[in-house]
Amino acid sequence: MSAVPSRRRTGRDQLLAVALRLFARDGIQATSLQDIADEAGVTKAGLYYHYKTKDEIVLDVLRPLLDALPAVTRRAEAHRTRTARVDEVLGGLIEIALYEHSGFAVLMQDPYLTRLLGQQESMRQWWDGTSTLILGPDPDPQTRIGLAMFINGLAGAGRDPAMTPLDDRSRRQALLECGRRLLRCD
Amino acid sequence: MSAVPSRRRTGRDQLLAVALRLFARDGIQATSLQDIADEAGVTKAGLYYHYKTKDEIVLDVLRPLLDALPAVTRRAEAHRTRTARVDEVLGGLIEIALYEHSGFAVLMQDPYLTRLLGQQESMRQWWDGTSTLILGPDPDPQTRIGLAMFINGLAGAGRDPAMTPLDDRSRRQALLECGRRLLRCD
DNA sequence: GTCTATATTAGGATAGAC
DNA sequence: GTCTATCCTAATATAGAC
Repeated sequence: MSAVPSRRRTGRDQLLAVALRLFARDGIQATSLQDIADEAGVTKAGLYYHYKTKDEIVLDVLRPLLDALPAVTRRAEAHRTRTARVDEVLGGLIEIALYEHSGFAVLMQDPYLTRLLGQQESMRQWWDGTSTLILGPDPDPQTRIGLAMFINGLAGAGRDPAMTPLDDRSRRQALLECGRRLLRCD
Repeated sequence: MSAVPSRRRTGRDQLLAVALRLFARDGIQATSLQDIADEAGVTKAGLYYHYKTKDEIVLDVLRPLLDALPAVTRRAEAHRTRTARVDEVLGGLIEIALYEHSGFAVLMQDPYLTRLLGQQESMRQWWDGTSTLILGPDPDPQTRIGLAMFINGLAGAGRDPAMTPLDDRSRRQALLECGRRLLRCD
């Protein structure tokens, strides 16, 4: 294991943080390499030392998210009861939506990314598997739609003004309650 | 009242239909005037006879939506009981999400539009008023977040595969049920 | 690892013919 | 009302110096 001295925000790490902020604020397509370079205090050419293309930056920015989602599902698969699996998935998704909410919103909603990932179908497959895991093989439409509303609403609800007065624990609790109501697990 | 002979898809109407489809599929920013012109079978310059700028096209595409949302709120204001107002708002939003779901998704989620409208704050004001109308002046956080999840989830749920097997009436019913659960009106 | 300078392409927008 | 031709700008990307 190599040493990680002082965890300085340098090189790629800093670029990724800047890029994510701009992607979340303006959308990926509207964020130019110039914008990222300016904000990071380097030149456009400087970016190309680290990344060959813009898409490479985009995918690297969202790498933590793209890894975290399947991890949630794997943890849920370990449970034996449906209730436990549902709680694991809802809790895991909420955790991600709250703590990486910029990335989660980009991942769920940005049209640029939808196209980029759509080519590899990985997201859709993950979601199919996860849905089946918590809904069962032949779910009733109402519950399926409730789940769709939850996952789609999570990104938006996570950054809603209604969240501001709440502390972390209350936020998790409120979102979990939404999920349970939609899935009729209350 | 002028005659509307044969309702031909011509001129602006056809351009708007094409533009909306591309905006919904690829995002506004990723849709160039060239793309719209190609798909509509005209040249880029042809677009400029009808519209001076791209933003003008964008706003005209979404005009029906931007008019429909305040109309829902006005109808809801006419009711005296909270329950009736909630049903009017939920029903109205669902109607829009189902029958203009491309436009609704663009309106709710496209970063380009968020910026364009953000400058005039009109959407935020409409939503503030509508929230207050159905939640009351001092709502509890859980219900506020439930409403946020509903409005944000509606766009995504409206085009989810889970909708496919259902007819129109069942779709409306399922989405209404989601809203009622989130707002605890069941 | 970051810079200056530049190639190349695409996008928004305009002028003026038909 | 639509076309051809063109302008200008900005965006992705590369070459090569420091």
